[in-house]
Amino acid sequence: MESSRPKQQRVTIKDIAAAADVDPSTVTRALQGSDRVKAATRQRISALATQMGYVPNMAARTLVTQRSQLLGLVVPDMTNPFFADLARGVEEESASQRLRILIRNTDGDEVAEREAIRFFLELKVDGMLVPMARSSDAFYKTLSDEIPLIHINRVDARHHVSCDMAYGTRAVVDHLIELGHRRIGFVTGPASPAQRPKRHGYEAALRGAGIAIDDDLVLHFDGSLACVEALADAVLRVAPTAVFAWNDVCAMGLIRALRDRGIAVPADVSVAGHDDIALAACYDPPLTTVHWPMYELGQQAVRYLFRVNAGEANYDPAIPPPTLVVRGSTSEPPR
Amino acid sequence: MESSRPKQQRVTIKDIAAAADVDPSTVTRALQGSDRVKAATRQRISALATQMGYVPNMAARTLVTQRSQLLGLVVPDMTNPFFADLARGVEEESASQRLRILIRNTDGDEVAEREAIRFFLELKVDGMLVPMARSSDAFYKTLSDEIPLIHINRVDARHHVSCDMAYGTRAVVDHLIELGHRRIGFVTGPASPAQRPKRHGYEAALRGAGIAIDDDLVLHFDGSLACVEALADAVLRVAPTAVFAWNDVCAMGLIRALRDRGIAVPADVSVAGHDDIALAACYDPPLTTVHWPMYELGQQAVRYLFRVNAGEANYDPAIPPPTLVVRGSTSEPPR
DNA sequence: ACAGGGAATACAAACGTTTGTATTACGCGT
DNA sequence: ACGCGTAATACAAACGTTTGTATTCCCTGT
Repeated sequence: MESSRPKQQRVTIKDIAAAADVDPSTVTRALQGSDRVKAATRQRISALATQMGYVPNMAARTLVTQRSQLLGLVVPDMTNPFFADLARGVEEESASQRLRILIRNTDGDEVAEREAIRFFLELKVDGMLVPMARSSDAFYKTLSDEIPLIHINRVDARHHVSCDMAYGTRAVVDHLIELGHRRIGFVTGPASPAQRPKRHGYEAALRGAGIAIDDDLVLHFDGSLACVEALADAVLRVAPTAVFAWNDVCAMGLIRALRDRGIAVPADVSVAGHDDIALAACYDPPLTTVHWPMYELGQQAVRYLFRVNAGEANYDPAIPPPTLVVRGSTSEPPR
Repeated sequence: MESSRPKQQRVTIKDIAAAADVDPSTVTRALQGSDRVKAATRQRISALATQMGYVPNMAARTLVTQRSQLLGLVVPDMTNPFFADLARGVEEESASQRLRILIRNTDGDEVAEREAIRFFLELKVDGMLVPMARSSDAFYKTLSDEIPLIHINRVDARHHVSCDMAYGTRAVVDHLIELGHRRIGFVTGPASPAQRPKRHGYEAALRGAGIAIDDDLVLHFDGSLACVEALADAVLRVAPTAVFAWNDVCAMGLIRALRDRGIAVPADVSVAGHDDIALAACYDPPLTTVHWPMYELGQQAVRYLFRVNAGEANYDPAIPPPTLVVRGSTSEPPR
């Protein structure tokens, strides 16, 4: 009668040492390829290790080396492909340094963000990457005394890697203005310090074209698709000829909700998105949006982290600016 | 001149012990609320702990307790909201057990899947959840001797939680048949043991309606959106009146690619998806798809894991079947 | 034959917790 | 005053690695 409970005891370095009739320290050195152990012994030991199914115990290693070989990445929204690109950049860049990354989702919640960070702290990660952080400056200020922490797109932080958000936003709004729009709605996302530059870009574009800023045209999106109904109603009420949505998902939802209300996009209202997720090109109409260099941001953030860990005080990575992608969801305003 | 390098040394239990003038063991017990330490001392110590900013060292704890309080979740595709639902179910169910979950992405790659599992093994997770596993039975057989491992939707595995995939697939194809379709295409995804039941459901539905199975109608999707162009060409060539796509993202891409080729959905060809992601309802046309009880699957998988850990041999969780969601992307065939 | 010098390996301490056992201190009954 | 019981705390070992230092062994040159 076999128990369904797996056995607890795993093979340790000591077991290998016993089997090879050497000291545990020799086993470690052999396994890490140190030339302090004879080539023959090294081979014998690694053969034994794989044969016995040895799996190193990270807990023990972390405890003694004081390094976990782990990198923590705090992601606001896992489902957003936007962050998947970031993660890929991070992953590929850190793979070369034999680092493994840990991803934690916050769903845009500040409490979850802090919990994620505490979790990483307990796990003794070697560094953390926090894109679009929600929490206060003060919180992060004390934190970065304790652990290398790189912000992504949070320009006021001590260490950060950012691309020029305002630039991307401005490019979209300029594009809309160029098409002839004057009443341009702006949909903000969940409150976060990261959204400020976005709004600045919007306002700068309007100012640049001599258009007065009308607070009624600033709408809100809470991050959930259910919210698009209210958003569509708001658009009906305020009647802009174009809307710059918080992100692509928001834009798609909004377009659908508008269509349900008999408003065609872009014929009646132009809608632009943000992020350029893969599906944006597949939508009907294909979304005009802003493409962000997320992969590069992830990559550079990891490089920055290494610089900080190496004791370099400053590192100013070159990040390409976001680019405007014009597709079918924007056109000249109806007259 | 301040160094930008954070200090390494963190406050440990010993520091607190020194500050409180007690033994380290008393500190641990105080912190875990043991009544072996006087209430007054307990308070004094926890006050000191928060004041000194104590963060427990998981590595040390894991080492001695032999439990990491970690749960590993291996996800084939992070960007698929389908798995986000799963993760949420897992997360909420395990939160009650003071367990934290670790999510690792494989991008549907078998090598990445094994690497993810090895990573979890090194981290000494208390259990693993593997939805739609790619790797061989043999691999998992040996693995489940070493660690509690629950499969999700892999019915041949030792421990698994699954919902009836064939049922969902069959429901869609039955729906198409009912609409009058006879030439129904089927798009398979990346090779995986998990896709077998899906195909069975497709074939069962055809057989049930007395329609011959035509292998030409079975198309392939490799998981990337770039692939939809080839897919659309294949559809043009084979000329089915309806297509059951691998998942919603695939369906959306296919619909767009068909539209580019002058084929209207559903007027010329009906397209059904799979997964019912949030955007499916926002697409134009809104997608007919299959909704899976992913949240429940996640929940039940965690419960199952606890049963296994408690030594129970068998647990047969009740999972609601997938449900057909009829929207606008399917209609009667053109005549 | 013997010192000297590497090469190869063994020894031992340490990392920060947890936990079983031992010790101390104190109040109580007699 | 003395032992006893118990509440509170201290002691010490252990978890699996890593790493600086010590030891052994063998080879070489004289």
